Amino acid sequence: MPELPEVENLRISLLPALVGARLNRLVVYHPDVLINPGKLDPAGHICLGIQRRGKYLRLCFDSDLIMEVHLRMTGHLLLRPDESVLPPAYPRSEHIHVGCEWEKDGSSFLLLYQDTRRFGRIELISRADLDARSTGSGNLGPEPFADECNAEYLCRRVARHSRLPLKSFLLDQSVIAGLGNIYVDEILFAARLNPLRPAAGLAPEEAERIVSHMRRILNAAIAAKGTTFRDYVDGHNRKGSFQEQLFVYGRGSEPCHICGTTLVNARIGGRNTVYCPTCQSDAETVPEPQ
DNA sequence: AGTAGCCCCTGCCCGC
DNA sequence: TGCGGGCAGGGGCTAC
Ligand SMILES: [Zn+2]
Repeated sequence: MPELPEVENLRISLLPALVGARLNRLVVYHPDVLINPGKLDPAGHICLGIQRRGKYLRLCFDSDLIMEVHLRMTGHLLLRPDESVLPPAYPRSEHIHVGCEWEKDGSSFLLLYQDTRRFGRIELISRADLDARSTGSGNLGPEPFADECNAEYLCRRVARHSRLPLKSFLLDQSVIAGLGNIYVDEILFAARLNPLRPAAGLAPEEAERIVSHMRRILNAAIAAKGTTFRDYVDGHNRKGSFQEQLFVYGRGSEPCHICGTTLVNARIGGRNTVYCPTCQSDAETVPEPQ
Protein backbone atom coordinates (compact mmCIF):
# COMPACT_ATOMS: atom_id res chain seq x y z
CA MET A 1 0.00 0.00 0.00
CA PRO A 2 1.72 3.15 -1.11
CA GLU A 3 1.96 5.66 1.73
CA LEU A 4 4.15 8.74 2.03
CA PRO A 5 7.53 6.95 1.79
CA GLU A 6 6.45 4.93 -1.23
CA VAL A 7 4.96 7.90 -3.07
CA GLU A 8 8.07 9.95 -2.29
CA ASN A 9 10.31 7.18 -3.59
CA LEU A 10 8.17 6.89 -6.70
CA ARG A 11 8.48 10.65 -7.21
CA ILE A 12 12.26 10.51 -6.99
CA SER A 13 12.40 7.54 -9.35
CA LEU A 14 10.40 9.38 -12.01
CA LEU A 15 12.19 12.73 -11.86
CA PRO A 16 15.13 12.03 -14.23
CA ALA A 17 12.91 10.69 -16.99
CA LEU A 18 9.95 13.03 -16.78
CA VAL A 19 11.28 16.48 -15.95
CA GLY A 20 11.89 18.26 -19.20
CA ALA A 21 10.03 15.63 -21.21
CA ARG A 22 7.06 16.37 -23.44
CA LEU A 23 3.91 14.29 -23.16
CA ASN A 24 2.89 13.54 -26.73
CA ARG A 25 -0.19 11.38 -26.25
CA LEU A 26 -2.44 10.20 -23.44
CA VAL A 27 -4.47 7.02 -23.89
CA VAL A 28 -7.18 6.05 -21.43
CA TYR A 29 -7.91 2.33 -21.53
CA HIS A 30 -10.31 2.34 -18.60
CA PRO A 31 -12.37 5.51 -18.24
CA ASP A 32 -13.19 4.92 -14.57
CA VAL A 33 -9.60 5.71 -13.60
CA LEU A 34 -9.60 9.21 -15.04
CA ILE A 35 -11.56 11.88 -13.20
CA ASN A 36 -13.21 14.31 -15.63
CA PRO A 37 -12.15 12.44 -18.79
CA GLY A 38 -11.54 14.67 -21.77
CA LYS A 39 -11.79 17.88 -19.80
CA LEU A 40 -8.10 18.73 -20.18
CA ASP A 41 -5.55 17.25 -22.57
CA PRO A 42 -1.91 17.17 -21.49
CA ALA A 43 -0.69 16.36 -25.01
CA GLY A 44 2.05 18.72 -26.09
CA HIS A 45 2.86 19.94 -22.59
CA ILE A 46 6.26 19.77 -20.91
CA CYS A 47 6.67 18.26 -17.44
CA LEU A 48 8.42 20.89 -15.34
CA GLY A 49 8.52 19.01 -12.02
CA ILE A 50 6.94 16.37 -9.83
CA GLN A 51 5.50 17.19 -6.43
CA ARG A 52 4.11 15.05 -3.64
CA ARG A 53 1.44 16.12 -1.17
CA GLY A 54 0.49 13.43 1.30
CA LYS A 55 -0.07 10.33 -0.80
CA TYR A 56 -0.87 12.37 -3.91
CA LEU A 57 1.68 12.63 -6.71
CA ARG A 58 1.47 15.65 -8.99
CA LEU A 59 3.09 15.88 -12.40
CA CYS A 60 3.34 19.61 -13.01
CA PHE A 61 3.29 20.77 -16.62
CA ASP A 62 3.67 24.13 -18.30
CA SER A 63 0.56 26.31 -18.50
CA ASP A 64 -0.26 25.41 -14.86
CA LEU A 65 -1.60 22.03 -15.89
CA ILE A 66 -1.32 19.28 -13.29
CA MET A 67 -1.80 15.53 -13.49
CA GLU A 68 -2.65 14.39 -9.98
CA VAL A 69 -2.31 10.67 -9.26
CA HIS A 70 -3.44 8.68 -6.22
CA LEU A 71 -2.30 5.06 -6.23
CA ARG A 72 -4.66 3.92 -3.44
CA MET A 73 -4.00 0.22 -2.87
CA THR A 74 -2.41 -1.34 -5.92
CA GLY A 75 -1.66 1.52 -8.31
CA HIS A 76 1.70 1.77 -10.07
CA LEU A 77 3.38 4.23 -12.41
CA LEU A 78 5.84 2.30 -14.55
CA LEU A 79 8.39 3.63 -17.02
CA ARG A 80 8.93 1.69 -20.22
CA PRO A 81 12.13 3.27 -21.55
CA ASP A 82 12.46 0.88 -24.49
CA GLU A 83 8.95 1.39 -25.86
CA SER A 84 7.69 4.44 -27.67
CA VAL A 85 4.19 3.71 -28.99
CA LEU A 86 1.13 2.75 -26.97
CA PRO A 87 -0.82 -0.24 -28.31
CA PRO A 88 -4.55 0.03 -29.07
CA ALA A 89 -5.21 -2.18 -26.06
CA TYR A 90 -3.46 -4.19 -23.36
CA PRO A 91 -4.45 -7.68 -22.24
CA ARG A 92 -6.97 -7.36 -19.44
CA SER A 93 -4.72 -9.38 -17.16
CA GLU A 94 -2.07 -6.63 -17.23
CA HIS A 95 -4.45 -4.11 -15.61
CA ILE A 96 -2.97 -1.17 -17.50
CA HIS A 97 -5.61 1.55 -17.49
CA VAL A 98 -3.81 4.69 -18.71
CA GLY A 99 -0.70 5.21 -20.80
CA CYS A 100 1.39 8.20 -21.88
CA GLU A 101 3.86 8.57 -24.73
CA TRP A 102 6.74 10.90 -23.90
CA GLU A 103 9.65 12.45 -25.73
CA LYS A 104 12.84 13.92 -24.34
CA ASP A 105 16.17 14.71 -25.99
CA GLY A 106 15.05 13.01 -29.17
CA SER A 107 14.18 9.68 -27.56
CA SER A 108 10.75 8.29 -26.74
CA PHE A 109 9.41 6.26 -23.83
CA LEU A 110 6.18 5.26 -22.15
CA LEU A 111 4.71 5.79 -18.70
CA LEU A 112 1.94 3.35 -17.75
CA TYR A 113 -0.64 3.45 -15.00
CA GLN A 114 -1.18 -0.11 -13.81
CA ASP A 115 -3.66 -0.91 -11.04
CA THR A 116 -4.97 -4.39 -10.28
CA ARG A 117 -7.87 -3.33 -8.09
CA ARG A 118 -8.48 -0.11 -9.96
CA PHE A 119 -8.99 1.92 -6.78
CA GLY A 120 -6.52 4.58 -7.86
CA ARG A 121 -7.42 7.77 -9.68
CA ILE A 122 -5.79 10.21 -12.09
CA GLU A 123 -7.04 13.74 -12.54
CA LEU A 124 -6.05 16.49 -14.93
CA ILE A 125 -6.64 19.82 -13.28
CA SER A 126 -5.45 23.40 -13.48
CA ARG A 127 -3.32 24.81 -10.68
CA ALA A 128 -6.04 27.37 -9.96
CA ASP A 129 -8.74 24.71 -9.59
CA LEU A 130 -6.47 22.61 -7.42
CA ASP A 131 -5.64 25.53 -5.15
CA ALA A 132 -9.34 26.34 -4.77
CA ARG A 133 -10.31 22.81 -3.80
CA SER A 134 -11.46 22.14 -0.23
CA THR A 135 -12.00 18.38 -0.26
CA GLY A 136 -9.76 15.41 -0.98
CA SER A 137 -6.31 16.59 -1.96
CA GLY A 138 -7.42 20.10 -1.02
CA ASN A 139 -8.20 19.11 2.56
CA LEU A 140 -4.91 17.66 3.72
CA GLY A 141 -3.24 18.26 7.04
CA PRO A 142 0.39 19.31 7.32
CA GLU A 143 3.20 17.20 5.95
CA PRO A 144 4.87 15.12 8.69
CA PHE A 145 8.15 17.00 8.29
CA ALA A 146 6.61 20.46 8.33
CA ASP A 147 7.38 22.65 11.35
CA GLU A 148 3.68 23.10 12.11
CA CYS A 149 3.24 19.33 12.39
CA ASN A 150 4.35 19.29 16.00
CA ALA A 151 3.15 18.08 19.40
CA GLU A 152 1.33 21.30 20.16
CA TYR A 153 -0.62 20.96 16.90
CA LEU A 154 -1.61 17.36 17.65
CA CYS A 155 -2.73 18.18 21.19
CA ARG A 156 -4.87 21.00 19.85
CA ARG A 157 -6.23 18.91 16.98
CA VAL A 158 -7.37 15.94 19.07
CA ALA A 159 -9.81 18.15 20.97
CA ARG A 160 -12.33 17.85 18.10
CA HIS A 161 -12.51 14.07 18.51
CA SER A 162 -14.32 12.95 21.63
CA ARG A 163 -14.08 9.21 21.14
CA LEU A 164 -12.17 8.55 17.93
CA PRO A 165 -9.47 5.89 18.45
CA LEU A 166 -5.94 7.29 18.30
CA LYS A 167 -5.18 5.13 15.28
CA SER A 168 -8.16 6.48 13.30
CA PHE A 169 -7.09 10.01 14.21
CA LEU A 170 -3.63 9.47 12.71
CA LEU A 171 -5.08 7.85 9.58
CA ASP A 172 -7.21 10.96 8.94
CA GLN A 173 -5.47 12.73 6.06
CA SER A 174 -6.82 16.09 7.22
CA VAL A 175 -4.85 15.65 10.46
CA ILE A 176 -1.50 14.62 8.96
CA ALA A 177 -1.00 14.01 5.25
CA GLY A 178 0.54 10.76 4.10
CA LEU A 179 0.21 8.20 6.90
CA GLY A 180 -1.48 4.88 6.14
CA ASN A 181 -2.14 1.60 7.86
CA ILE A 182 1.43 0.30 7.85
CA TYR A 183 3.19 3.37 9.21
CA VAL A 184 0.53 4.29 11.77
CA ASP A 185 0.85 0.84 13.34
CA GLU A 186 4.64 1.15 13.34
CA ILE A 187 4.57 4.68 14.78
CA LEU A 188 2.18 3.77 17.60
CA PHE A 189 4.29 0.73 18.50
CA ALA A 190 7.49 2.78 18.59
CA ALA A 191 5.74 5.48 20.63
CA ARG A 192 4.36 2.80 22.98
CA LEU A 193 0.80 4.09 22.56
CA ASN A 194 -2.27 1.88 22.33
CA PRO A 195 -4.09 2.31 18.99
CA LEU A 196 -7.50 1.78 20.66
CA ARG A 197 -7.29 4.60 23.17
CA PRO A 198 -9.21 7.77 22.36
CA ALA A 199 -7.26 10.46 20.55
CA ALA A 200 -8.71 13.02 22.93
CA GLY A 201 -6.63 13.51 26.03
CA LEU A 202 -3.32 12.96 24.29
CA ALA A 203 -0.63 14.27 26.63
CA PRO A 204 2.03 16.67 25.31
CA GLU A 205 4.77 14.17 26.07
CA GLU A 206 2.86 11.47 24.18
CA ALA A 207 2.37 13.77 21.21
CA GLU A 208 6.11 14.46 21.22
CA ARG A 209 6.74 10.73 20.98
CA ILE A 210 4.35 10.44 18.03
CA VAL A 211 6.05 13.27 16.14
CA SER A 212 9.62 12.11 16.76
CA HIS A 213 8.97 8.44 15.96
CA MET A 214 6.85 9.38 12.95
CA ARG A 215 9.71 11.37 11.44
CA ARG A 216 12.32 8.77 12.31
CA ILE A 217 10.30 5.91 10.81
CA LEU A 218 9.29 7.79 7.67
CA ASN A 219 12.90 8.85 7.08
CA ALA A 220 14.11 5.28 7.53
CA ALA A 221 11.41 4.00 5.18
CA ILE A 222 12.33 6.55 2.51
CA ALA A 223 15.99 5.60 2.89
CA ALA A 224 14.99 1.95 2.40
CA LYS A 225 13.08 2.96 -0.75
CA GLY A 226 9.72 2.12 0.77
CA THR A 227 7.89 -0.94 1.99
CA THR A 228 7.07 -3.69 -0.49
CA PHE A 229 4.66 -5.74 1.58
CA ARG A 230 2.68 -7.00 -1.36
CA ASP A 231 3.40 -5.30 -4.62
CA TYR A 232 4.74 -1.77 -4.30
CA VAL A 233 7.44 -0.91 -6.85
CA ASP A 234 8.86 2.41 -8.06
CA GLY A 235 8.89 3.75 -11.60
CA HIS A 236 11.68 1.34 -12.54
CA ASN A 237 9.77 -1.66 -11.17
CA ARG A 238 12.11 -1.81 -8.15
CA LYS A 239 10.97 -2.98 -4.75
CA GLY A 240 11.66 -1.34 -1.42
CA SER A 241 13.12 -3.08 1.62
CA PHE A 242 11.55 -1.44 4.67
CA GLN A 243 9.33 -4.52 5.13
CA GLU A 244 12.44 -6.08 6.68
CA GLN A 245 12.32 -3.50 9.46
CA LEU A 246 8.64 -3.67 10.42
CA PHE A 247 7.91 -4.42 14.06
CA VAL A 248 4.16 -5.03 14.01
CA TYR A 249 2.44 -4.57 10.63
CA GLY A 250 1.55 -7.96 9.20
CA ARG A 251 2.89 -9.74 12.31
CA GLY A 252 -0.33 -10.49 14.20
CA SER A 253 -0.05 -13.66 16.37
CA GLU A 254 3.75 -13.51 16.13
CA PRO A 255 5.99 -12.63 19.10
CA CYS A 256 6.83 -8.99 19.80
CA HIS A 257 10.42 -8.23 18.81
CA ILE A 258 10.88 -6.25 22.04
CA CYS A 259 9.18 -8.30 24.76
CA GLY A 260 8.08 -11.60 23.20
CA THR A 261 4.38 -11.10 23.92
CA THR A 262 2.11 -12.43 21.18
CA LEU A 263 1.07 -9.49 18.98
CA VAL A 264 -2.67 -8.85 18.80
CA ASN A 265 -4.89 -8.21 15.78
CA ALA A 266 -7.71 -5.72 16.26
CA ARG A 267 -10.17 -4.06 13.93
CA ILE A 268 -10.18 -0.27 14.24
CA GLY A 269 -12.24 1.87 11.90
CA GLY A 270 -12.58 -1.07 9.55
CA ARG A 271 -8.80 -1.51 9.29
CA ASN A 272 -6.75 -4.39 10.60
CA THR A 273 -4.44 -3.27 13.37
CA VAL A 274 -1.52 -5.04 15.01
CA TYR A 275 -0.13 -4.00 18.37
CA CYS A 276 1.70 -5.39 21.39
CA PRO A 277 -0.57 -5.54 24.45
CA THR A 278 2.50 -5.29 26.70
CA CYS A 279 4.58 -2.59 25.01
CA GLN A 280 1.46 -0.57 24.17
CA SER A 281 -0.32 -1.10 27.45
CA ASP A 282 -1.29 2.44 28.35
CA ALA A 283 -4.39 0.48 29.31
CA GLU A 284 -5.94 2.78 31.85
CA THR A 285 -6.86 5.04 28.93
CA VAL A 286 -8.27 2.29 26.69
CA PRO A 287 -12.02 1.79 26.90
CA GLU A 288 -13.29 -1.69 27.71
CA PRO A 289 -14.89 -3.40 24.70
CA GLN A 290 -18.68 -3.47 24.86
C1' DA B 1 -19.59 18.51 12.89
C1' DG B 2 -17.88 14.28 14.10
C1' DT B 3 -18.44 9.48 13.44
C1' DA B 4 -19.82 4.95 11.55
C1' DG B 5 -20.59 2.17 7.82
C1' DC B 6 -20.78 0.98 3.03
C1' DC B 7 -18.71 0.72 -1.49
C1' DC B 8 -15.33 0.05 -4.97
C1' DC B 9 -12.20 -4.15 -7.12
C1' DT B 10 -9.29 -8.28 -7.83
C1' DG B 11 -6.07 -11.81 -6.34
C1' DC B 12 -4.87 -14.72 -2.94
C1' DC B 13 -5.48 -17.88 0.73
C1' DC B 14 -7.98 -21.08 3.42
C1' DG B 15 -11.20 -24.84 4.34
C1' DC B 16 -14.00 -28.42 2.63
C1' DT C 1 -8.54 -30.18 -7.93
C1' DG C 2 -12.22 -27.06 -7.64
C1' DC C 3 -14.92 -23.78 -5.54
C1' DG C 4 -16.89 -20.48 -2.38
C1' DG C 5 -16.10 -17.23 1.04
C1' DG C 6 -13.24 -14.10 3.60
C1' DC C 7 -9.84 -10.73 3.45
C1' DA C 8 -6.90 -6.78 2.09
C1' DG C 9 -7.94 -1.28 2.36
C1' DG C 10 -7.88 4.67 1.02
C1' DG C 11 -10.96 7.66 0.38
C1' DG C 12 -15.51 9.22 -1.29
C1' DC C 13 -19.98 9.06 -0.04
C1' DT C 14 -24.27 8.78 2.76
C1' DA C 15 -26.70 8.78 6.99
C1' DC C 16 -27.24 9.72 11.72
ZN1 LIG D 1 6.08 -6.00 23.22
